[in-house]
Amino acid sequence: MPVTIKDVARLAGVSQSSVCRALAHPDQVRPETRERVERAARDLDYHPNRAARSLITGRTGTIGVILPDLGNPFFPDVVKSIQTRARRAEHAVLFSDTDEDPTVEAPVIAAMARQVDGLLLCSPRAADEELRALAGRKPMVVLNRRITPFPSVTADNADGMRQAAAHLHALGHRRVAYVAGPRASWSNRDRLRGLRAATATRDMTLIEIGNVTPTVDGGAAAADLVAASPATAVLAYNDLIALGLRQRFQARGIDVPGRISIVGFDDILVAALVDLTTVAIAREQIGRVGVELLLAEMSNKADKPRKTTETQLRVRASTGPPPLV
Amino acid sequence: MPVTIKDVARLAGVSQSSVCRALAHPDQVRPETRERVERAARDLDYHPNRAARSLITGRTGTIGVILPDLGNPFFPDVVKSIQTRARRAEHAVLFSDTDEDPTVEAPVIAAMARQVDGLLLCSPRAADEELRALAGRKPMVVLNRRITPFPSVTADNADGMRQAAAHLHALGHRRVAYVAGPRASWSNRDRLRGLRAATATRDMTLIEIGNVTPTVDGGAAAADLVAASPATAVLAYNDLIALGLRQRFQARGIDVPGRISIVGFDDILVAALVDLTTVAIAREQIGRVGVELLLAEMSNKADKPRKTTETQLRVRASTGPPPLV
DNA sequence: TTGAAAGCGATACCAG
DNA sequence: CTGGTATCGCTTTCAA
Repeated sequence: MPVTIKDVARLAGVSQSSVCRALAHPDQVRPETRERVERAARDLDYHPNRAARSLITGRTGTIGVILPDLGNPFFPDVVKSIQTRARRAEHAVLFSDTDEDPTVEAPVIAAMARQVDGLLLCSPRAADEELRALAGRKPMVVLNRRITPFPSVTADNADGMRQAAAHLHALGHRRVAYVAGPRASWSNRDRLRGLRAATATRDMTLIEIGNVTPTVDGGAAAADLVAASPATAVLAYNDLIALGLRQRFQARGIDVPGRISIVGFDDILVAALVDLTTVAIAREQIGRVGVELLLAEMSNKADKPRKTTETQLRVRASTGPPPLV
Repeated sequence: MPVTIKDVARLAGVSQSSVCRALAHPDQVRPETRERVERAARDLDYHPNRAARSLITGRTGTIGVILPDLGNPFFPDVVKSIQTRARRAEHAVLFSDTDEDPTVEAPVIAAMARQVDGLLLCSPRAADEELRALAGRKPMVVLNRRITPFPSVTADNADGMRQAAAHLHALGHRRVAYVAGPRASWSNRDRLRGLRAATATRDMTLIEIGNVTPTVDGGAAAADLVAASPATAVLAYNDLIALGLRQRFQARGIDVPGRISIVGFDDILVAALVDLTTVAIAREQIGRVGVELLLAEMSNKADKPRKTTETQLRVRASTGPPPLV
């Protein structure tokens, strides 16, 4: 049987109330009392029962994270930084994966909302209305997507695409393809939008291919379409797709970057290993800032302006020989 | 204000007790009552308050996962399968990362133990005694390490190393190096033990190098030592180290696999992409089986034999040209 | 089969 | 500054 507040009270020779105060509001009790209580608590290795506390305070000390696929190397880094930041704020992290299935998202969010103080939605795939319908119950912050009325943390995708297009343009490319990721992905739409603008202002032709799943297989599946197009370079929604393209090109004996250049997005670990040109996203920053916005949401009861943060990107270019266009 | 059991009772025209029974033990109430309660609950969108329930039942419906580094691609797959299996059992998953720091493990475990029904320790780095001191409070299952008295799920590392050694032997290698991972890693010790046995019976010379961190940087740091040794092949504790070796060899112009062959361990996604020979581990299986053992631990109150499961491995060979030894 | 009532453990209000 | 006490929402005896 675990130690309860009563045990501490008895040992310290004070009332429950005083124990509670001494531990929660140390400045509201006489130093001597506080000392006695602290000693007793330490001696008994007392830890307040979280369920009992939650029952009355209505808070759990836990935040929830929901994301489409932990198997996508993009997400573990985000989750890791979320957990690190949350621990500093003395919050535990509940985690749930939706397997890229937009239909399970809302129920999963609703279920988790009942056992946390706040939610972090990473790249949610559900429809806008569905997510909005969930607003209000618990503080929520959305990562990698902008959707009112939620605070959000996103990457400046348009600028990333602008940099990527400029990079390819400088290398002489004038016809580029874009292999789109999940239709339900806001980032995908945002990147495409940015890329359209960037190519338009540079007199580059954009060939749009997809949508495919944001995986190596998805990329491999799109490779033949890309090869059959007049594009001399291809930008992928993310690195996994880029790697799939590369894999299939190699299998077909299509020279990369000789015949076609590839640019990925995210800068996951493996991108550097295989010397893939990619647009680097500050994943740790997204997670950390997300937690910070969420903590702010959770503390301020009064409605205050929803903050939205946008992180910066940069192209990390391959170190290999430039393509011969 | 959320809906409580009282609201349901009022609407259904029965007592709290009956609501509780109708929902928890449907067979203990008259069908008609049950129907009425269920309707009322549905109409009001009633969901029992978890804190209140926990307070009395002592259970939280949550399991905890603790691991050294989510940034190591090995772990996300394990966590994902844990979460998937846990959801089927209607359990939420709390997650915590220890950053490969053995000293924070025990406190983190102790803290998490207070808010979950059971714990899954993935590749814990803490000392045996430290972990044993934590036994008993809550059901715990250890993954990737064997340590009494905990049930555990491990991979058959010795057999994996036997296969790898046989593979290299068949290719003509007689002097092989092993780049060791974290000293605190049980898997590292187990693999080394297996490799020693496998090389000894084959008249192969084993050169032991390390320990290094299980990362690309760790591998890169060990590469020069390997190159300076008489080894014609090198086995790494894991794929990240193997990739670091490969990267550094390439930078130095050392031909792989011409001058030296590399074999990794884990078969993370990127291994296939860069055509690395590696020993494949069934990560999803480890996570899934781990949850199943834990659920068993959590349900059986009586002490029963601790189960230990060992998963099988297989070499996934590179598809490239064989090395010229 | 059902209802009344006693807690589970901590918090917070209200007197003293 | 301290102690008594109601309360949070649910589960579970115990009678009826």
